[in-house]
Amino acid sequence: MQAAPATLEIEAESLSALEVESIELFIGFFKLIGLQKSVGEIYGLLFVSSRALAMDDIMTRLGISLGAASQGLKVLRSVGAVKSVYMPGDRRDHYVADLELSKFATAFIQEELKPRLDRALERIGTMESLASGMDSGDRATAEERLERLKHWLERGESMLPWLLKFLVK
Amino acid sequence: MQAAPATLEIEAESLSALEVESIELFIGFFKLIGLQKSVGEIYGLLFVSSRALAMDDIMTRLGISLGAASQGLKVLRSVGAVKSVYMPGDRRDHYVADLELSKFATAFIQEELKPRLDRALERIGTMESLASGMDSGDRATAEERLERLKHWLERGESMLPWLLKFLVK
DNA sequence: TAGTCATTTCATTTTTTATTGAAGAGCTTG
DNA sequence: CAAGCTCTTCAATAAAAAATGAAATGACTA
Repeated sequence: MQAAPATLEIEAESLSALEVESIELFIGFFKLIGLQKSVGEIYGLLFVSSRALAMDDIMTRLGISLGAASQGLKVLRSVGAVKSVYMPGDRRDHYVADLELSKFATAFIQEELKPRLDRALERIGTMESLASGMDSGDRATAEERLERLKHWLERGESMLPWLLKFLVK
Repeated sequence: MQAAPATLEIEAESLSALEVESIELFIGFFKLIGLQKSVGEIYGLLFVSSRALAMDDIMTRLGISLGAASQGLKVLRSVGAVKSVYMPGDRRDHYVADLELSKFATAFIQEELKPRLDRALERIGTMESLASGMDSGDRATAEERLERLKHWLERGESMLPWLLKFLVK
């Protein structure tokens, strides 16, 4: 008994092998930096498209909902990964992939990594005062470890500008 | 009408303010590299503990289940973030935090980032052959973009050894 | 300005991921 | 070698995250 083709497969038939590879590649990368599947799908599709696509093209080709397409494009616009281009005689927005790939890494570093390092360093300040009220054995342990953690975080933080420069160049 | 204290709060009372800060700090970092909350909790607790803790200490203090504690410790052992120490007269394993913080970053780079870059570069090979069978307009677009992506990924890959050295030193 | 079309928003549903705890395997000890 | 601990595993459950689509919004046009 052969199962009827799943919806997913039907949809996928309208995608070329190249598009499927591209979509899978970007889903993987985007997940890594904390972005969801549908965002990766959209970018993957646009990346190998030589034409600008409207939102309903994207919905149809990928088989995703209106809401997912709208929100995915919102995220991609917000990190500068897509831009909309004007198409004469068509009311709809049309999107193309921005090929400046370093933008993703940059956005991740500045919006995820940097704030988290800053927050952690703040927290260490708090922890240092908490530790100073403990009795000597525990205090010594805590202070030594906090010092170590702080040192390591500062080192990480100091690397970020270099990393950004390397990626953008 | 005052609500009765939630279980979480009861548990949390057995944690010092320092422990809470440490736990929150590490939950945040571990999430960033794709590890789950309970893993961060356990490491955070051990990080500020001057004594080695047994698994049931960990369960009790954090208010997590047997399974979560066992699995969390398994992950932490696998990345070398904790080690067990021998406690005379006690059958149970006792754990201490490994303070070599660079291990986390190293594990992330080698187990998440590097394989994903390798996989992506492989995929680009596939995509290049797929593109070569297209007609000229689309082919030119695809080839140019693939070249660009490849270049960027190779650049990223070339940075990893340097990054590792910087973090470990 | 009424009607149509494109897009956004968000309450609901679905899917995915993490947690729980009972069952059981492996040690240790009396 | 039986009874008791400690720890692991995994099927079931709970929690979190993402996707859906109907309704609201805004924008153009006839």
